[in-house]
Amino acid sequence: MTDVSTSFGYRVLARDGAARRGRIATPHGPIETPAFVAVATQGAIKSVLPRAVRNAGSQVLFANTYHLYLRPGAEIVAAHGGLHRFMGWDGPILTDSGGFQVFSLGAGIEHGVGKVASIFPGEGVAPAGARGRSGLVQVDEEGVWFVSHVDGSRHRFTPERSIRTQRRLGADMVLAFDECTSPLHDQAYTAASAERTHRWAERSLRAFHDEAPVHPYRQALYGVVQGGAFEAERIASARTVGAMTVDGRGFDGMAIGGNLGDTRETMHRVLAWTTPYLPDDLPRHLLGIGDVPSLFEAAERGVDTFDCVAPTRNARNGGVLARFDDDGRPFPTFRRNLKNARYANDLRPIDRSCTCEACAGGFSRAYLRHLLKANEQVGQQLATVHNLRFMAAVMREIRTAIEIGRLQEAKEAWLGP
RNA sequence: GUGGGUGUAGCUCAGGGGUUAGAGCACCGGAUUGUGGUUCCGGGGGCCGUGGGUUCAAUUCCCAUCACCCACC
Repeated sequence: MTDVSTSFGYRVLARDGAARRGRIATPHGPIETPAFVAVATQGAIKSVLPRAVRNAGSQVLFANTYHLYLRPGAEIVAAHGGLHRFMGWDGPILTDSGGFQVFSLGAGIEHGVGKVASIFPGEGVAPAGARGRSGLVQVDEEGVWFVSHVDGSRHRFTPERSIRTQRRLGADMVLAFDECTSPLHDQAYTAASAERTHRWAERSLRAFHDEAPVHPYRQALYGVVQGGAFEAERIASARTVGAMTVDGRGFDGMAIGGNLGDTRETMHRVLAWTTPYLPDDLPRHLLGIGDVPSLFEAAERGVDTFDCVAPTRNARNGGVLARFDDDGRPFPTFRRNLKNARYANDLRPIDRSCTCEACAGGFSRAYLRHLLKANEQVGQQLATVHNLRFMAAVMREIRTAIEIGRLQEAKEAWLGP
């Protein structure tokens, strides 16, 4: 499906307020936006074959540089001709830069640790209270040191190394290397960190253009906006990364990352601060968000793609997505827990109107509950396929709503006034 | 038959002469957003095998008994 002639590009097809109905052209086919990006961290949607992922309506996948770099190593992926062939997915792929793992492995959120004093400009180590798990990550101006969760070995990531690795992995869209701050970082640290992320963005951009492509198709590079839940920092970051060029060349897309606040409302505010300052002609990706209300909220503010582990991870733990309960009343959380005892004798499908393999295939809630309780992989597979189909259906509805200028109505129909 | 060991939550086991006996898992429910095949938070649940004895007080110490396990004849 690789189309060498297709250059990366983004086009707005319709608008509804700030919302965009667009199309991203990639060497591995188009992405109709707004779109949900399913997460395949280690080069696989856990428990589901690529064909089933495709059948569930997924257009594009998200893989992790950190994980694939550690195992099996970028060279092995490159030897296959890149991630697409390696994992048997011929559609578009986006890779994370590895920056987030710095956050989640070493400088992650540990709630209840207490107040964090700003140590900036002291370089080196994240604030003590903000260190997660075992504090195995050190950040400095050049990059980060981290310890492998696989075998304990020590590794160095820099913008240049991240880009080189992502060149080898060969995703259609790759991310600049960034530092992701947590809610425990105060404004001073967050601001200084964002500025460093900007310097890393510039180095990522330079490395991306300096380094010869490993695979015979054009990859796209997204810059990452940081700034935590602080308005001034978000605006500054959006402006800086959006306008950034090296030798006249800028980013192909914008990603919004980092700490988006403690609540959904805060996140929506952060988006409202950010998207107006992003270049209109570039696609915007929102990192790590995928709950149903946020899909509408983000689309409404001009976000084009989102990735989130929740639909697939929750599926494996029994949380299947649904809009209405059996009495036709909306689920506030858009989710039912199939492991609940109430489904033990429930012979109905998850959702009568759903066309996914689990629902249309005649599999009952009781059967799925049994499989999930017994840890059978088929249960995880069916639940995952259902959730992917659900996400695809919501996104299709959002796209259609934007096309006809009725996103607000669609949003209210889903979320209430 | 003899000797030894073990009986505590659904399971595997801690514990200990003195208010309402614990853990892990399981079960029930809830959270969990750039996935370390998750993680976290709550909840229900016990004649501490049975009978007797010692003691102010026994699930705890003693005796008997039953069940199971191991070894030996």
